[in-house]
Amino acid sequence: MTYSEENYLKIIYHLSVVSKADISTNAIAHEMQTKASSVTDMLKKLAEKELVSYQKYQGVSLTQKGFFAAKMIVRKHRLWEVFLVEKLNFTWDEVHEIAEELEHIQSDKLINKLDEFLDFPSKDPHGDPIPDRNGNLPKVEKQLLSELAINKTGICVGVKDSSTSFLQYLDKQKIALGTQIKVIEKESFDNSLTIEINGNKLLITNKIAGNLFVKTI
Amino acid sequence: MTYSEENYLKIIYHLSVVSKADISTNAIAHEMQTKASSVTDMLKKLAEKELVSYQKYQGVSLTQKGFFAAKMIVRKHRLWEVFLVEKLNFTWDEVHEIAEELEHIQSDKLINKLDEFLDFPSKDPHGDPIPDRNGNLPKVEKQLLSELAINKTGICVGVKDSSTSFLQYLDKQKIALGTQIKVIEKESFDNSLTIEINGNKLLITNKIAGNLFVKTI
DNA sequence: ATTAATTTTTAGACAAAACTAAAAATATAT
DNA sequence: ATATATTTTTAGTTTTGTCTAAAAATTAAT
Ligand SMILES: [Mn+2]
Ligand SMILES: [Mn+2]
Ligand SMILES: [Mn+2]
Ligand SMILES: [Mn+2]
Repeated sequence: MTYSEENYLKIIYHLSVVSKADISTNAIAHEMQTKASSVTDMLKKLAEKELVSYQKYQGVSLTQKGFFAAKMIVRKHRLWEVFLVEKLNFTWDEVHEIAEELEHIQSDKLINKLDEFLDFPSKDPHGDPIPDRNGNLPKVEKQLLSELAINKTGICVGVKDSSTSFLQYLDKQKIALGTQIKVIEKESFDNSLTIEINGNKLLITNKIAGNLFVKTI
Repeated sequence: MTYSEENYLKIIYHLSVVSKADISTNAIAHEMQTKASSVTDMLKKLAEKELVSYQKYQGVSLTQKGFFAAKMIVRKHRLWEVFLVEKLNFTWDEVHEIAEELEHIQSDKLINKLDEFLDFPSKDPHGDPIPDRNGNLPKVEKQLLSELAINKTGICVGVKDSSTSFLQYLDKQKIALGTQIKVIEKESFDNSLTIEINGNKLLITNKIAGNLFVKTI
């Protein structure tokens, strides 16, 4: 598989995790930051290789084969992210771009030895689950902070958006994986929340709360 | 720079280390396992980018810029090889292929952090010197075992050929970096040698001796 | 000094992956 | 139900890196 095919496959996978229905050409084009016509070309190729099932105008879904291949790419991406943070002391906002390259390194032996070297981690630095060598994903129970009721407390377990800017915002506000967050107040006009972290109150927008995953305790 | 450009540059570098004179199109084609016409195309592109100086029919040499770029690729290749052997417990015959891919990962920060993580190694698992971040190469003093005089003893410090088959031959004969080798006899008819390792005598061909680097003590 | 052999370059073609512009299909709105 | 808007596909280019076949330059041999 080429780098490009792998990138498409991974994006179709990520879109599938959320959407349930078949994935549209435009949705893929948007994620790939490319043109719809380029996507159509690639979908034909992936269908030819039986990695996706595709019918003109009807969108695509991953085949069993494509689903497994996609999970192996995600596995590589997330294991490399763990390596970069745990062993090389990168911060969580620096690793995504580098992992985008490293995820394409071929050797299965390499990734399995890396997994062992890292002590078989179950989550990456952003709280996302790491598929094991057979493609099994640990089930992570979580909900968006924006959906947490008033007076409930959650532990931060992941981020939906892992862009540098969002992660750096969280750093600035001293929010990290494991941080306890209590919802104090919700402003119905703009859906902003007042939360409490380590005894300090903080106002956050709905956009922020909609990108933070928490687990209730 | 593309992967392909980097591969060409690295090969021109390796050929330059041995040959002194300008590098021929055919020599590059042979190393790249490609056609001379493809090499010509690429040389034009590298010349355009001022990475090599090239004149039709006269071969190429690296510019200062190309020389530095090549050394950075070699640096990455060798550091990744050290990582694979030291941290992931690969054997020295397994790492070259994987490093061929890893050497193209872009981030400077990554490679410098990797260097630090590995404790700034000066040699890779095959005894080859690792350029530092400024491109300085530790000078390794060494000679071929085939050039060692009778009754002299040398310590194995490197291999000229780092193919899997040669490295596995050395494993089988219990020859590793650091092994002491004494030349007992040279057969003038076929240039084969009788050597002594850990008290055991061993007959090796001239081809073997011509691919093993030793340092006299 | 010619001729022959070898090396290198050019010319033209091809596959992969992208693009633009236009056509076709589907979805939405009146 | 028809018109409009949106999405998706096709058709035709472009760029990168490769190839084959043929021409040109260089080197070696008589
Ligand atoms: Mn990532
Ligand atoms: Mn991640
Ligand atoms: Mn190597
Ligand atoms: Mn090496």
